[in-house]
Amino acid sequence: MRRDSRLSRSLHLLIHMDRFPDPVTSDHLAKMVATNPVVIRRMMQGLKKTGLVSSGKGHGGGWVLAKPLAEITLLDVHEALGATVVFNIGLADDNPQCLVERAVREKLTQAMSEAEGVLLQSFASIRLSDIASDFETQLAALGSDQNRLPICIPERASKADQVD
Amino acid sequence: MRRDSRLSRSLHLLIHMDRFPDPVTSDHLAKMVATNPVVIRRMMQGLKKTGLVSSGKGHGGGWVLAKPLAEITLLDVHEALGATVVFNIGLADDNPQCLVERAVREKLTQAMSEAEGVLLQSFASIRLSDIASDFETQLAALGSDQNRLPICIPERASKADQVD
DNA sequence: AATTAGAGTAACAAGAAAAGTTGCATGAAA
DNA sequence: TTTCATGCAACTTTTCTTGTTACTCTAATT
Ligand code: FES
Ligand code: FES
Repeated sequence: MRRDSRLSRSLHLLIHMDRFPDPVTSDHLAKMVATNPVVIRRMMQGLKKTGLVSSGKGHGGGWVLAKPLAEITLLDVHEALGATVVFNIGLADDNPQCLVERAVREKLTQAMSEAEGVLLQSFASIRLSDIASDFETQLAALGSDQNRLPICIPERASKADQVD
Repeated sequence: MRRDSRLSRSLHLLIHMDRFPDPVTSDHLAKMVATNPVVIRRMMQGLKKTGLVSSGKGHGGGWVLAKPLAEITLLDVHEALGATVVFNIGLADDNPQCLVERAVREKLTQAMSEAEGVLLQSFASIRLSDIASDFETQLAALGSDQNRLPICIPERASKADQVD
């Protein structure tokens, strides 16, 4: 089965975006995660509708966070992506009138929605800033080896004043 | 993504099998859930290895439960099926060296394994006999309309004495 | 005004995983 | 020895995500 990796991918990008002073183009984001710019735009549509990011067209355009990382939870992103089904376990519909099948579906649905509740509650309790600070911690721990890491650096930042 | 419906399907069939006095052939099981006998055999292989069912070849062969329903939990079946991944949410591996991606993966993994734990614990607490009795309850509630339902009846049972 | 850089979008191609299908080998009962 | 069944391997179909192409629309730069 091919798992939907948009959540993980968009979290990664949103956190990077926070460190960019200027709007980041779909092209740039696409290169960061080795994919196609259209995939990025598609993924971002939901986030835009929910007001997590905003986009600018034309020259100098691109994507920017519409909120600080501390005000975005994993749940926000999950839902903005159009949260499909969380589980890889499906309920067969082989014989809809069969009471046995129905009883099975009921029990499974119950167990799965309980677990889904736990997951979503976790998601709600984690802010993107939490992940960002995990990242900062790891980064700091590396000390002087930092520059050996492929941390994606703002493209257009070089034109601007290097702020601190 | 196409969700794995083997759990739901095998639960359904196992519970039915319990009501059959004789071994049930893959062909029969396949018809019950509108699929191909090979799909049934494939699904049953895992259950057989774990000792939940056993199979007989040749004339008069087929599948029988190797344990009473009360001694089989959803978790047993889930694991016997070769329990792939429970979630439909994937961890992107777009830039394995990126510490941001790594931090994202870590948090997601953590949240997901917590929820998976809850699910598996539910599974462990539900025995197939629990589902079977739900079914019996529903059936009884229908009263005299029972015979209008498409409850799959043992094929070869007609040859045997009608037990009670 | 012309050029360039960007998002927005639809339509299509590729990839992957589950499910379904076919064909044949093997074993057991009748 | 014939018939009925599982066991298995190889292939096809289906369905969903991802990737790609081609084009339109918009805004800044020149
Ligand atoms: S994508 Fe995370 S460092 Fe470049
Ligand atoms: S398959 Fe459940 S009643 Fe026939």
